[in-house]
Amino acid sequence: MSEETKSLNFIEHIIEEDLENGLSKDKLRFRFPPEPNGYLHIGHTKAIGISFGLGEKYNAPVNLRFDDTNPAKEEQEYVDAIKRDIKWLGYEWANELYSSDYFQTLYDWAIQLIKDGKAYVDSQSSEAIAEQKGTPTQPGIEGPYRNRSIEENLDLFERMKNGEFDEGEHILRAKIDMQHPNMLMRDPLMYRILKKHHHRTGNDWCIYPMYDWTHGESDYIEQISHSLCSLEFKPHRALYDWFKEHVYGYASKELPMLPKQREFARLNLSYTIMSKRKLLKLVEEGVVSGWDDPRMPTISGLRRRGYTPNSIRHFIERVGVAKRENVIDVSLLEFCIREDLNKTAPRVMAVLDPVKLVVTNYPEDKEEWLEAENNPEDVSAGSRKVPFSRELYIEKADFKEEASSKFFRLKLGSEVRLKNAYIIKGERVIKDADGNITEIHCTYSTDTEKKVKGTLHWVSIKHAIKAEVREYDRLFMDEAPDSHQDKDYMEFINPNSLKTTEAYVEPSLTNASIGDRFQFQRIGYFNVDNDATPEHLVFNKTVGLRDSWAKQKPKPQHNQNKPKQPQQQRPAIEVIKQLGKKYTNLPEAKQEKSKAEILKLAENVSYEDLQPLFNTAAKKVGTRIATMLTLGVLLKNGQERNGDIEAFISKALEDKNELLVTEAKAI
RNA sequence: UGGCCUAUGGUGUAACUGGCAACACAUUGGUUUUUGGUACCAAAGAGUCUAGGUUCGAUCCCUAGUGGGCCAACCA
Repeated sequence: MSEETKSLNFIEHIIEEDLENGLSKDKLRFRFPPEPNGYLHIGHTKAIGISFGLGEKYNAPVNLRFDDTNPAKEEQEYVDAIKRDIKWLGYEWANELYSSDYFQTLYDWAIQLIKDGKAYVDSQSSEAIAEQKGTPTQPGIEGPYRNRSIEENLDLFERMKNGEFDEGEHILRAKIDMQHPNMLMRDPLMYRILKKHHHRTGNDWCIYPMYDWTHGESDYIEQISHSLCSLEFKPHRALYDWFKEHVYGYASKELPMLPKQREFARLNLSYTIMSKRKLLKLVEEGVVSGWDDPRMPTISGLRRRGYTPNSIRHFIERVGVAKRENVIDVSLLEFCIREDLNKTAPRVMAVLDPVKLVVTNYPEDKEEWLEAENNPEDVSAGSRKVPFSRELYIEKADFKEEASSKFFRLKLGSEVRLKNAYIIKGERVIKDADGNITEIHCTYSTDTEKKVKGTLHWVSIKHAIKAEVREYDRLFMDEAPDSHQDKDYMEFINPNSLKTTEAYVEPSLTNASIGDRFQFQRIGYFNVDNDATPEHLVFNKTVGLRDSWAKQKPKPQHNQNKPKQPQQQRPAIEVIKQLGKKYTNLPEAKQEKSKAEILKLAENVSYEDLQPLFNTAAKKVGTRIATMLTLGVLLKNGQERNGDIEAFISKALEDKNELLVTEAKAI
């Protein structure tokens, strides 16, 4: 047992506490309950990671349950895709289950609820029902059918089930409290009539249970101990518990465990969106090529992009679990995939943006096959041979006729190493009529022991194979594209998120097959795309290498148009208080800055805002100074002196703190 | 008649339930290097939204305020 007690997240704390309070460890059971109405994305991975992770940690079963209660939206295709994605992530579920498996049980329990006077058939239009529900700030009112007799309810409900009514004619509602402050408790719907074909139950049913009536009861039937979901379901918990407790009365013997719902904050990733609906729009409008487009945050997209299951699982671990809204920086995801691929991806050489390099002192008909290490991080990966000849390609960006000493690459008159080969010296360039460089001439030396600053990758023109390379940039140019109330996320689409180039890669790649991952040395990690054929290789750029050289160059990229706009609009007085609190701890220069800021903010402060601060505790000098400064501005702007003000000032004048005294005197 | 959740460096998560705020990413230096990668070392960056209270002591407990989020689908 390791003494390294990793700190627990709040859910693990809850479980540990339950265990201490007598819950038997073998009663632990979790579930992941997707609705099969779309593809899984990186956001779901968090939920998957939490529940399946807990299963692994406590050696407890985790069910995969498809929440398939809305036949209008759900399809077998999605079921298959979801299973494939979860498997790919490397998780194993204990049971594959469907909410639709419980339709009969749910129906029987609903009848019991009706018999207990806890549910009734409502026959109004959905508009009328919505109307009566009230609003968050206004209580609802009871509808005319609320007190139907049990017999009538039973009869109607059975006829609903038998298909005697059309969609919308009747619904079944729980009878709770139309005045409840939580709107979900205002007689929520339990069943609606839906004459649709269900992907599993076919036409067996024409009434379908709603989420709230299904979900908790499914948890209960499966004897889930901890039902974990995202924060937006928090308000549902009261209802979850209400249903659960009633049903418990009907089945407590066979089903003794009452599940607990707990909620965590969902994952948000910068520069992307997580909503299934919005992702669907990207697919439908052709912004991307499909759900598995490598730019999509879907699991299938990430897989195609070259992400490994491991990297995604590590990412989820690092993201943590809590209850506050969060936006995770994509750089963390990128770190995770680099970390993984660095250890596992074979290195190869590929030139994406070529310029011809002629080694003038190398014989024209000569070729050599040089030894190249496959992975410096993994000696067991061995080595391969790469062909060298007189005419090569190197990257355009790796040559400049002249450059400062900070440029470690090839320039005229100085030396550089060709990876796995010789040291060369730039001699002269050949240009076309427009002044573009068409050839670089150099000479080589066989002394490879020499110390040179730079090392370049290259390919032999004669031996290189052509390949299509797809480079991706973020899909959106805004950090949080769907969080603007005034702008649609579609406005932030990056028009240059895909760049396709024709590249030259070393011949060892001839046999690369779909899904293989490589590091193109000095460039990044790439994998072979599904579109590749033996004749036509296609690579996706998974992620670039870290590039501390690129950072040195001025890069008019995304960072520029980042005016820190979401700067919170806190009231001036709040900001002043915060500045004040820290004031006395600051060095003088910062204090001046802080003071100037307070004085500026003070213009927007009213006397009513400021007055309560006169009572600030004596020991909170900083706040009193800030108050004093603000008061000064107010007085200057015509605020009349009164008893409170005078008292505050004279108390300050007697203070031990010189700063405070100074400011008080200034008034 | 509104209810509920939430607030810790740029980002995210911790702080063993009250004892000088830590870890990761990002940032900036440096060392090593046949990848301007990796690895390693170092630095900077929050005094925990505000006010009041309890306490010898508060990120943690209490009260109030402020900011942010969720809730009014016959969706899940």
